Order: sequence, then C-alpha cells, then structure tokens
Amino acid sequence: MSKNKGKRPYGLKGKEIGMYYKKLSQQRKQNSKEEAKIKLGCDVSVPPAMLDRVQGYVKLFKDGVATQVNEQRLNEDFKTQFGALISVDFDEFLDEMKKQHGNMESFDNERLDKQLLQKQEEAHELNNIFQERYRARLRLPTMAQAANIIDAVANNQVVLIVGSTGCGKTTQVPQILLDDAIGKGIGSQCRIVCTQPRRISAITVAERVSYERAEKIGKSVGYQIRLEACKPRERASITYCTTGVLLHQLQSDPLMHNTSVLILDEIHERSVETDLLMGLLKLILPHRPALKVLLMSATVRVQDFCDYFDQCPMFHIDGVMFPVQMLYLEDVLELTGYQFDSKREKRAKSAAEQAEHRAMIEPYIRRVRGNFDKCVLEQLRLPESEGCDIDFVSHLIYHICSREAEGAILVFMPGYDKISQLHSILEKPRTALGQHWKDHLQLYTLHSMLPSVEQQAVFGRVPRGKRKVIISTIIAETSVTIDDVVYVINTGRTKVSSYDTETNIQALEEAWVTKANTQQRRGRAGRVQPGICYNLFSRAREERMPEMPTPEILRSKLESILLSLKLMHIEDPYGFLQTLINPPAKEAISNGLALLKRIEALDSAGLLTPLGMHLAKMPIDPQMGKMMLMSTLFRCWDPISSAAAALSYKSPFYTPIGLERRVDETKRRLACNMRSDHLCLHNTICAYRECGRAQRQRDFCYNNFLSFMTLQQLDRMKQQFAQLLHNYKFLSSSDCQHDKSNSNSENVSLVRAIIGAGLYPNMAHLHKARQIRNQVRTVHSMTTDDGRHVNFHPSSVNSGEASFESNYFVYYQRQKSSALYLLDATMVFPMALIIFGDGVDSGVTDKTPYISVAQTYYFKCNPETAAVVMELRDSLKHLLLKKALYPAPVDENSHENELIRAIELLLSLDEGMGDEYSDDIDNI
DNA sequence: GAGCACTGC
Repeated sequence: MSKNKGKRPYGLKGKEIGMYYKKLSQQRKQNSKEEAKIKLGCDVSVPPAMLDRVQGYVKLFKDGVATQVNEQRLNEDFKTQFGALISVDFDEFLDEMKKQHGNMESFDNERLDKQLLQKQEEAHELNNIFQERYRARLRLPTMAQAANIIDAVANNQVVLIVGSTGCGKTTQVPQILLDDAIGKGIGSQCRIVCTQPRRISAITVAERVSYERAEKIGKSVGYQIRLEACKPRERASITYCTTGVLLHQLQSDPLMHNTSVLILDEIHERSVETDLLMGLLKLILPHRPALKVLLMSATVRVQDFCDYFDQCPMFHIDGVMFPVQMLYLEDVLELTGYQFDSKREKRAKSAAEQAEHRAMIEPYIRRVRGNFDKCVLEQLRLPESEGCDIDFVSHLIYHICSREAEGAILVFMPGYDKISQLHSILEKPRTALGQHWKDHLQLYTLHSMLPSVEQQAVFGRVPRGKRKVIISTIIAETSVTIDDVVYVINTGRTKVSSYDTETNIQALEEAWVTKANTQQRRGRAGRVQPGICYNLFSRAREERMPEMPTPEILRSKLESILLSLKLMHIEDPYGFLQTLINPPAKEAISNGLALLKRIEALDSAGLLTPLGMHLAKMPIDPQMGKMMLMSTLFRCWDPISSAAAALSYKSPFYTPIGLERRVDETKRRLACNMRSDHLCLHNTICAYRECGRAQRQRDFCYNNFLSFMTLQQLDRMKQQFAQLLHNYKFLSSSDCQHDKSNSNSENVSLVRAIIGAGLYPNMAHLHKARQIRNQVRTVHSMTTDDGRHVNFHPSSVNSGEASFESNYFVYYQRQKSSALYLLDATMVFPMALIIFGDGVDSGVTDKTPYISVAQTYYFKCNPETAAVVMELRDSLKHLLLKKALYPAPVDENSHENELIRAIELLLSLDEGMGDEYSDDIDNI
C-alpha cells in the first residue's frame, strides 16, 4: 500500500474500496456543512435600551390585539368565511358558478335579432364600401370553406382549423360564425371570443376586422388586453383578447357563461396559456354543451391537437403566399464561392461539438458527393461553416446586393452580441467589397432591448438605390412583421431558455432552431413577391432539428399556475397537469408547491391560506403579490409597486448598440448608491414622473435610454395594482402616491426589508468583493442559499460595486448563461431576513449564541434579542393572518401599529451602520 | 462583463 492511501483499512476489496471512499467523501461533505453552520455571520444583537423599546411595542401590540381576537378565533373565521369556498370540489364549485352566472343560451332578444338581420342585409345591398371589402374577403381561402366550417361547428363541439400564413383564418373564421348567427336571426345568442398570444395582434386583428366590416372598432368587433380595452357590444360580437386575459377571467367565470364561441388561435406556438386553456376546456366542455370551441393552428404537429380532443374534425386551409426558394448551406457555398479563412482563429468549438458535426456531415457528404463541387464539400466539412459566421453572413448580404433584384433582407441572428457584431462589420467594413456596398445599405437592428422596435422607421421605405437590411432576433419571426422583405438569411441559431427542475436552474443558451422556426422564417420572405430563404446550415443539419421548440410549459416555473388552479378548485395539480398535451415533470410541480408553502400561500396540506387566496387573485406572480401586500401594511406602497411592476413586465432601459457603457452609467446614477436594482427602477419611475409634461418626459426618456412606452405601461400597472388592493381594502386610496400608503416610502432600510420579504427565499450571500486595480471590473464571490456560486449580472447596478453595507441580497431571477447570474438584486440587512424569513431558530454553538434563518445563515445574537425577535415574529404572523381575513390598512393610532413600529425600530438600526457588517467581507 | 420571446378581469 502506498503511503498516501495509508488511511484506508486493510482487507477491503474491489467494490468495498469504492464504497469506503464514497462514504469518506460524504462524511467530509457532511462535516463541511456543519462547519458552515458553525461559521457565524455578523452580530445582530440589539442594544438593551433599544431592545426594551422594541419589546414594549410588541407587548402593546399583543395586549391590544389579544383583547380583540385570538388566533383560534381567526382560524374559525377563516373556516366560516372561506371554508365553504375552499372545501367544495371542482364539480360543486362549477354548480355554484352555474347558479351565479346567467346562461348564455337562455339569452334571447327577438327585437335585437331582427335589427341585426336587417342591418346585415342593408350592408350587403346598399353599403358600397362594405361590398367592396367583402369582395376582397371572398378571395381569402378561408372564405371558400365558410359553409364547411359552419356545418362542422353546428355538428361538433370542438373543431380544429389548420391554416398556413395568409389563409385569413384569424380574421375570417369569427366573422363567418357571427354573420351566420345574425343571418339565422339568432345574433343575440352569439358572443365570440378569440384569443391571441400577443397584445399587439389582438389590437391589429380587431382593427382589421372592423375595417373589413366597414365599422368603427368597438361596434361589433373589439379587443381586450391588459389595461387596454375597446370592447364591442355585449351581443352579436367578436372580442379579440390575449390568452392571459381569458385565463384570468376564468377565475370568476370558469364556465365562460357569457361566451358562445371560443376560438383559440396560434395553438401551435404551445404557449403556457394555450396549453393550460386546452386542459381546462376538457373540464369545462361537458358542463357547457352549447359552447363551441375552435382551435386554430399552423401546420405544426396538428395531429397532437386532434388526438387531444378525441379526434375532433380537422380542416386544412391553404395559405396564400408567394413561392420562396429554399437554399441550404451547401447551395449558398456554391452560389457565393465563399471560403472560410483557415488561418483565422477558429471559433472555440468543443471537441464534442466537432465530433457531433463530423458524425452528421460525413455521411451526408458521401450521399451528395456527386452533386457539389469538391471545394464546396471541403467548406461544408468545417464545423464553423454552419451557423452565424459574421464574415460569411456579410459576404452573403453583398452577394444578394450584387446579384438579386431589389427587396429587403432580413437576417435572423441568435442575440444581441451577434447582431451588434454584424451591424458593426457592415457599418465599418474591413474589406474592399464591404466598402463598396456600405453606402448602399440601410441598416436596422431588431431586439427587445433596442429602441428600434418601438420606432416606426424599420417599417418604412428606404431611398432609391438603398437596400434595407434588418438584423433581428427571433422577434421578427412572429412579433414584428416587415412587409417588404424578399430575402431571408436564416443562420439557424437562436437563444433558448430552459429550466432544470432537478437543480432548479434556469438557463439561456444558444441552440439550433427547429424545423417549425425555419418554415416560419421562410414565410417572411414571401409576403409581397416570390422570395429566397438562405439557410446557413446543411440539409443534414435540418434533418437533425426537432420538429418544434419544447412547449413552454415544460420550461417554466409553475408556482403561479399552481396557485390559480387552487383558486379554481382543481385540488390535485399533479392529476390535472398530467392531462395536458405535454405534462410538466413532477419535480417542477413539487418545486412550485414547495415555494408556495414557503411563502405561506399554501398550508402544509397544500390548501390555500387566506394569504394565498389574495395572491391567487392578483395579476402578478405570488412572490411579488406578497411583496405588495406587505407594503400596504408597512406603508411603502409606491416603491414596492414600482419594483413589482418592473419585475413582472420588463425593464424600461434600452441598450442601444455601442452605448452599453453609457446605459450602465445612467443606471448607476439613478441607483443612487442604494445597491438595489429594484430601487433603481423606482427612482427611475419617480424621476420620469417628476418631469411632468409629456414632452419633458419624452426628453427625459431619450436622455436616459428609457422606453417611454414601457414607463407608461409600468405606471398603468402600478395604478391597476393600487386599484385592486384598494378594492380589496388593503389600501385606503387607489392613488399610488397617497400619503397614507407611503409614510414609510422614504425609509430605505424598511423598503429594502419589504423587498426582502417578497423576494424571499431567493437570497444570496456575498463572501468577498474585490475591486480590480484599474477599477473597471469587480470580482464577487457569492453563493445563493443552495450553495451555488453566483455573480451579479453585468447589467445589475451591483455588478461594479465593491463595498456594501451588508453582504446579504435578495433577487428575483437567477439565470445561467456564461455563468450563473443574479439578473436583479437588492442588498438587505440580516435583520430583514430574520424578521421576514422562514425556519428562524436560535441556539448556541461553540459557546456563542446565534439566531439562524432557513438553516442557512447564522448570525451572532444574544439570547435576549433572539427571544424578543421570536416573539415579534409570532405577532407578525398573527397580524398577517388577521389582515388577510379582514383586509384593512394598519391604522397609525391602533394597537396593530405598535408592531409596525417595533419592526421599523429594529430595521432602523441597520441604517448607516456600515462597517458593522463588513467584518466578514474581504475588501482588497 | 452581458441582455431569445411573450403575458395577467
């Protein structure tokens, strides 16, 4: 035996040796965990005089509240108030809903029916504009199927319509059914709802259909999206709404009593919403025999839908599209004669990637050897020839410019980085060829973080002699449509998000697109005339591509969905989600349930708590809903609602290409050294608001890289939340800036703590922050509560900072890309985690008393402080339960407010104590 | 040192 293995006992053989070392390593891990437990953070003991005051407040609270109501009574109240609602099963719940809501079928209005019919006849006979537009409609392939569709809907509850782009299904199918009902003199019984995946499409389609009917929008056709509606008349109408709106409406009217026809459009996109709606429909349909459902899809795995709805009838409608020639990498190489520079530094492809490429391309080359030039095949052999080589793409653009007729070029790139690279090489070419074409190109970039999406320039014509080139992400595949595109360059690469349920890690990585993506991209070239689609991957690559992207529900966190299912009395989420077309993994469900239990939206048995009931009703994720509820009690509504709105919608900051650094500086300036992305967002909203008039607001946005439209939407969302919580009686006013809702809004340590209360248990601990000498980079050594190493994302205002008053953070999103990043973070003080966290415990280790949070963070803490804090936590729990049952703001002169005061006082100790907490931060 | 795309009575 060698010396270094001397520890191993003699006489072990084969497998036993492995087992021995495995056990040893487990023990070591266990020991190191215990060591970590013993390692104490800063001292959170409260000075005796202060502690006395805190205890005094808590006592006043307890005395006052105890005389009013005890916990047992609260629980009794809960049972009587909500118990009936909660204990019923799904069928009983539906029966109750049937009683509450009128029945669509029973609605009958003869006078209205006659009027509608008369108007319809008049339009067809007398209205020239209507007639002209009607004739144009008749040219759409969908109209040719009108009779068949009407017939199928009459005889079936569910009908599937499969149509490609340009067939007119979205605009015509609802009209066909509405006009049929009116024509039969039963118009008043008809109310059609058609869902769209995007807000913008709900509006534009509704506008288009109104135009076709020669009506103003809002008459027989309208739309409803969040915070924006132009509803049509109640009967004999078509409403285009987002899927999210319909889902939310189901909470109060699960049987859709006010709808006679439901159309789900674009179900092939497999969004969480349409997948969920289809699952819910299976439960609803038996209870609503007269409700008709039409599913509309592009030609992507449509048999799945047909099977899902018990072999429902399926219609295929051809699209109207100009022919688009499909070229693949081998064709493009031949066409351009392009040679990859073998001397150039190769893109770092892993050995595995190279092997995978070889296994794919060699058999293919043998197959097509006769059809291509040797040089082409040599290029095809290079792994770097496929995908988005910037020089190759630019060369292809020049090739199109010199050889092909006029027409815009749309280039699909994976993300910001590649868009930026291609843009810069076209703008500042390094070759003579590039120099030659530079002035003939009119460049546009499309990315959700670039302002061009909101500017209309990209849709306009370009001057004669110039060629429009749009460099875009996947956004131009469905969300942004540019009419004059004739040439599509499909690099075949895109970013895809994923969610690993086992490690609970969300990721964003570059990957190959799917066959469905390529078909959609191809269609973008054939909108105005015949076009060409240049695919920068081989036919062999395409054969290996999946049919379609992974359905979104398999890549999503489920807590929000689980909570709303509970509200709809679908008690067994495993059972229900199992019935979806693609059921999510059990771990994904259990992760979601575990989170809901930790934030006390569900009790240990998985039943809705009073708090959970409120959170389920709010149009926001549960953690942020809880954050807002807490902010009503602690009177810091405005900043918290800003943070919640921005986290739930999107950041208002643009990142124009080439101005990344200036955007970062602007953010840092607006963050005012608060070490918080969330407070930075609130500061931004405040500064925007203070500009007053619209023109000054626009200037402010322009100067600070902000989206005016996003800020307006955030403002509207804040108002919506305030209105909602005012209606529920948590806020005394629906005005976000009302004094009574904001007496603590300037109290930064309290606001931090409430952000912590909401985003908990997403917390991180910073061990070391080191500023590199040139002051540009900062290195952070940080872990999240699961022990994983994380970093602030470079776009976080914390990423460049080296000094923090506290080394604890809460975050909303953690995502793996080039590293594991916190996309947003707010510094919080330990006391906030101790007050608002879970699994708080006290004890003694190595003769030092401590208080701990979630068996993760341990702080030195004298027993006196620990005792008071534990008592305070009990009281807070009691207050929360009471408020969830009897929503009301905390009166500033009430016993309840004594507890708020106690917490304010405890949190105020952290303000400006700086160095107290840096004792375990290593600043170099 | 980095940002596919959507969405909520």
